[in-house]
Amino acid sequence: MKSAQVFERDPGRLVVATFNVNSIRARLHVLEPYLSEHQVDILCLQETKVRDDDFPTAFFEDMGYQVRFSGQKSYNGVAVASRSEISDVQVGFGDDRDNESDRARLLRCRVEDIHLVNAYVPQGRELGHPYFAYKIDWFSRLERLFATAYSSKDQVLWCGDLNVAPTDLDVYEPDKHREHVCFHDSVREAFSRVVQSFGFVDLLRRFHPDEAVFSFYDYRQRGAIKRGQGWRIDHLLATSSLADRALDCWVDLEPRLMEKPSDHTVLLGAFRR
DNA sequence: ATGGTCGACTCTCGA
Repeated sequence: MKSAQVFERDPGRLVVATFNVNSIRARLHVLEPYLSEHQVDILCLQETKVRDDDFPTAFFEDMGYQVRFSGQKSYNGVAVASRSEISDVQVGFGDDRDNESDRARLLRCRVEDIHLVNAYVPQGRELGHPYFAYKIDWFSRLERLFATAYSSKDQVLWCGDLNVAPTDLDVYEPDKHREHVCFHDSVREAFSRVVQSFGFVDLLRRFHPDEAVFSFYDYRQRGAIKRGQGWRIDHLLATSSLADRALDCWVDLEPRLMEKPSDHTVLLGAFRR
């Protein structure tokens, strides 16, 4: 027998994970054992870096998941894999400005009673760069999307690589990163406006209010993990009615997940079903 | 130290 079910899956528990994979095809050998050994009911992926025609659909189906994806050649790309049915899939913002990048960075769908918004927010490159303006604008577009397409009373889960460390606790040596595109005041404010406008609860902080918990360690930086030189830029944000069902939220630092060239690890949230 | 190293894809871009 294959080691497909070496753990006890709790049907009363819904586990959602988000993972920036930096190429899905290069990370299947890591996901295969991970999904075999952990309860992950819904998996949100970013940076799949693959065109839809080449997406490894069969891998997820063989693992017992439905999967929906939206990618482009070389860059970006998002996907949602789920053990229960995925419906109402929408790609991009659905506004009149969607381009190829937007469609490969935002995938929304419904799974059970949860409205999932899986996002790979533009990194921004550097302050003053057009990509940075695009990033700031992305948060405005998200704010409008939540206001128009959802109700804050719904069970909405906004997750993904949001490329922002919200507070000083969310990056090592914060004073060294005030001008960083993932930490500058303007980005934190843009993010915070979305969070506050829709009443999102930061799930990691709900369970670990004062702890430095990082989801990203730059693999170009030698010894970043052992020196604790990380960032918390991957997030699970839930509306209050969904947050009320949350049982736990944690980052999995299993070394296998963190092996180069993976620089993000998996962030998970568990909810009552 | 202003570096470092990957992945996808043509060699440079983006992170």
